[in-house]
Amino acid sequence: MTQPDVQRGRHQVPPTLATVADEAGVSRQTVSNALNNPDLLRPETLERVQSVIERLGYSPNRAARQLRTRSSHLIGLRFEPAQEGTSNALMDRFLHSLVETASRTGHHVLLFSGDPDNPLDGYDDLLRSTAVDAFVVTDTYAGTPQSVFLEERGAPFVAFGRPWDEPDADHAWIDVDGAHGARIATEHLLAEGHRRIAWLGWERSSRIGQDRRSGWQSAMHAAGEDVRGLGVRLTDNVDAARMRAHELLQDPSVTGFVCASDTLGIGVLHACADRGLRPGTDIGVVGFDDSLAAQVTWPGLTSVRQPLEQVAVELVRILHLVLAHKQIDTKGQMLQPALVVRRSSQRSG
Amino acid sequence: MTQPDVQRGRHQVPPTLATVADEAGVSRQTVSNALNNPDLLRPETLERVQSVIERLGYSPNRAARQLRTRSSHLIGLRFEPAQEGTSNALMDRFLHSLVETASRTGHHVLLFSGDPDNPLDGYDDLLRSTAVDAFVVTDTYAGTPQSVFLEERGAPFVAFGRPWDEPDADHAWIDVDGAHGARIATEHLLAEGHRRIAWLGWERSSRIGQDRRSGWQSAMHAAGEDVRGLGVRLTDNVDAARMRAHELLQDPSVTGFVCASDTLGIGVLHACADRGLRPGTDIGVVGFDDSLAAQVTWPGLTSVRQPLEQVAVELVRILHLVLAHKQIDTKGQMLQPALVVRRSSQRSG
DNA sequence: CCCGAACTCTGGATCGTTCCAATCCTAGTG
DNA sequence: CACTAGGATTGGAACGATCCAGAGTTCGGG
Repeated sequence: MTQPDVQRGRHQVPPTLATVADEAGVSRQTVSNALNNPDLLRPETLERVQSVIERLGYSPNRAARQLRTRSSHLIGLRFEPAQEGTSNALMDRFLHSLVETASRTGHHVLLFSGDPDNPLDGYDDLLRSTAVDAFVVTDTYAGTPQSVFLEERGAPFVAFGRPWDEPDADHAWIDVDGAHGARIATEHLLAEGHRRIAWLGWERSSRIGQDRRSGWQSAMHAAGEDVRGLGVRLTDNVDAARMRAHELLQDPSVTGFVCASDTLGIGVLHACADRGLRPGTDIGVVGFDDSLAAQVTWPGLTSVRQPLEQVAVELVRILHLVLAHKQIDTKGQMLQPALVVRRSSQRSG
Repeated sequence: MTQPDVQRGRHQVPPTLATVADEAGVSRQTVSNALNNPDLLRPETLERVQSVIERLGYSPNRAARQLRTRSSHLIGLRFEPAQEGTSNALMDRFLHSLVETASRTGHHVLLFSGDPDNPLDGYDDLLRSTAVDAFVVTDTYAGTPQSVFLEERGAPFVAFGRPWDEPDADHAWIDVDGAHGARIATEHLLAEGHRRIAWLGWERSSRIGQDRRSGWQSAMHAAGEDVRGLGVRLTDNVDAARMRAHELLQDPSVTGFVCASDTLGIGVLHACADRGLRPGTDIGVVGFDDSLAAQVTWPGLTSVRQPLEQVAVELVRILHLVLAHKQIDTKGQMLQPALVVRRSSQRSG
């Protein structure tokens, strides 16, 4: 590994294809082939060209390549602000996996922002200026106007999140099975001996919230438990959860809580502390998303963890199929979350 | 606001400058001027061209523009994985501010990744392929090989983080005054009546950790307090912090803790809980970075919050100066963090 | 009425790459 | 030995924008 023989200093001109061609005594096209179709060259020629490329430290100019091939190798992602006080660890972990995975095939992630009141803002511009090859659409929590828009425009994209309201949507998507997550959480508490297990979730308008809630409900039904009065809807806020947990805990038969978020789960832990109840031993609590907060809160909050790394890998895989106009094996794909068990739900701590 | 008159459907060809020129009955150059130097056109012509642009839904092809002007309007950022269990909320908040700020001047953020063992990985490639206009370098916690490398290459960049080990570095940087943060945290606890205030920080090799520690130290000295035996170095881990807090709390005169991170602060809260000490009332605790965990942990962890929005704004401002080869007003710029007071440090709760 | 300056607008060249069609070379065949 | 098939290589054109130099138009002043 020797350093490329580039000139040090300000404003150096990077070598071009023509430079390399001259230096190697071949035509521009041959250099291009050395990079894109190496098997077209005679082995000796290939090696000669490659050594010049190495020596000059040549990388093809992305703009020129993009102009000619109409492919930027960029994946657009609209980056929404994580609300303060909600678990943003999710996006962080997902984003890194995406960047990492995409880079393995020479793609980069382009972040853009848009007017929070207009979920379509930003997409159109990038599309018309052919700045990105494709989009990853992530914030499908409240309907999916972006997906509808992009589908209509014929733009390549994959959604992280199922098309809740458009059962006949025709685009590719990946999602995590929130109902399954809540189900295994509930089953875990049942296995720990809890019977009357409450649900703390979001308002009815949240599709993700409804999905998760259904998992709790089905697990309870399967166990022959009545859920009446046990399912509660509130905003994603520690103190709200704490209050509601207090109300529920007035009934001493209630000993388990499955929550739609870690924030809510932590609220329940606070209520336990207020009442001198020991989490794990007296009361079982499970949160959702496995945020930093779940990991550091005393005594450790059991939580449902989304397989974001896997989501990223699948997204990129599907994206390549879409870009190659290949048949997609399955329009939608559901991945399963896993339970990370901590002391808030273990009787035998 | 009417919808642009574009054809709906798959694989539509976006209009080009030439299309617009034909349609408006002017030359390509005139259309180009309408976009980039509108004041060169006669008002009527300008309006005519603009209406055609509007009607066709034209946006200049980024690749072509980038090729000609040698400017991609992309800012490169190497996106490091947040270690699991450490406060990654920081990056999330910062990144969003950066994307938002950059977009105001038509710039986008390009994320890339690289071999974790090689801090330079990824930069060179983007530089040689002229894929980005400039870089934002963020992870300057352990020396700044990237800055040295980029400076040597004459690449435009701004660092978030001061050049710890190179006092004569010549690049622009923005940083947050960690010493000041620790100082106001310590002063706050002193004002609450605490005298013997401990420091929980990282190992000596962490420059950021050392900087923050110095703020604690100077505030203590200014108050005439002896810090011997009160400054502790450990890894960024809840349980480690809890153990060390227990050791320190064996001395009943120790009633305050300033920590280099929220994770450590939460460890101290756990130790308090173990000993039946009431945070705020009996023991004052302050963390660092104002993560989600600080916000939701009982009883609310006072924390030092970095002005990341402001950091982003300044970074982008300086970046524009650098790109325009303008004189930079100040090589480095230090921003002040603020204390977010919660119940873990308030006696009058 | 002519001239030049200022204002508008135009057409060709160019950025660095890949596409395309043609040419050169080599070896195998009749 | 001519002829051809196929592999290896080449030069010109094109992608869609901006740069540059020059041409056409308008207008005021001598």
